[in-house]
Amino acid sequence: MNIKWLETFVKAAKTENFRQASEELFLTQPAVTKQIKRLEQELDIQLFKRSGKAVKLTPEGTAFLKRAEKMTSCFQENMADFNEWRQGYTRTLSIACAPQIASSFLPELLNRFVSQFPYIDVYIDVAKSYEIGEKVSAGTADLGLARMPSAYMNTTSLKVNEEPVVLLGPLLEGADESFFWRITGS
Amino acid sequence: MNIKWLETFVKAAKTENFRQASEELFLTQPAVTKQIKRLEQELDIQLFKRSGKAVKLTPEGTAFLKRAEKMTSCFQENMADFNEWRQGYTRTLSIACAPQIASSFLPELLNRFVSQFPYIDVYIDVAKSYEIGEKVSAGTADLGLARMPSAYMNTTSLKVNEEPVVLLGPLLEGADESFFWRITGS
DNA sequence: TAAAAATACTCCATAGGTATTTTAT
DNA sequence: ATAAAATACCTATGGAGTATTTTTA
Repeated sequence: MNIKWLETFVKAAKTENFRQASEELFLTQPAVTKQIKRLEQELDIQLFKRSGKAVKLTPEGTAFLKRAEKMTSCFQENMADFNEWRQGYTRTLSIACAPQIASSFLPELLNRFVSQFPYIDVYIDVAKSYEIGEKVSAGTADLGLARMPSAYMNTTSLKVNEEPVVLLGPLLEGADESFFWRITGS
Repeated sequence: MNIKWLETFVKAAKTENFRQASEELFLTQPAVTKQIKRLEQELDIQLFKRSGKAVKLTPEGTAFLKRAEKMTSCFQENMADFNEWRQGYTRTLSIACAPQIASSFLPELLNRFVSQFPYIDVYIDVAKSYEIGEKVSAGTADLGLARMPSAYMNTTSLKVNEEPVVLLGPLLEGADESFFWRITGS
């Protein structure tokens, strides 16, 4: 049983005119005739009374029309509902990201994100640090990743990572953290 | 869009096993595979995640399952409802009829009836006059046609016709109704 | 005679099957 | 090695089209 048969039947039943129905359904008249026939043989019932030129709903056809309308509208509603859900679901997330972060912290973050939300497309916009806050503020980016909080009032900043900074120097015996404090003088 | 695709999808989604679904649907496994594929391409969405041997609903598939269940059950309910209506609608009417009536009054009555109710099958049971009331009383016949009211308490009698009775005699000049009254003496 | 439905036919897509291959357990 | 899904291939049917015929208002 094909949904299209039911839709064709509903249209044909309401107009009681196959040619007109065919036009409204963007089909040819023989196509409508055949769909109705198939429906009739699948239901093993006569839906229309044919008298050569004219076509008229039988009592069974009238009774079936009620149900067919319910079925088609149920189908259409659920499909529309699903498509709506789908639009909200598969969306994209755009992240404005400073170059340093894009090449250090971001890859691992992205990795975790896509494995947790595999159906969200992520777009990365590598931008200059001072543009990040601007883009988020303007809505050009959904999120930003920078090394400093945003100055824009309509944005929120949150510390998500802290990176170690290491001192590199020549090989010295006995060098430890206290040595660092001594040489930096703080 | 075919209803069967949806029914197949629902079954496959619930089992997450195409082979098992195919058995429960009295189909082969490749048939299930193809129906799902058709559905996927018509929806332009991936309903199952295939990993060689196993098959698993995607989040979209899960979301669609809810709607597909509504659609299939809506369809099945309406079809069942229609079939129920149909059984009650196309029923038979049995008439127990006395022989004289069957050959005089009945044909014209029947003619009018079938043109007004073309979807009711009428069965005629030609019976002896004294059996008519009995049959209606017993429920063997829905209606009876006889020349006299029924004596049964659980039946109702109604005069539906009156037939003229004509006097036949040799050709006489000036014979009219007054002549009838004179010769019968009443 | 005009208008609508039905029919004949052709073409390609589809639905289902069987047999086989691929893949992950 | 097994079991499940996918694929290849084949056949019959379906569905849509164009062209034509039938029918009745």
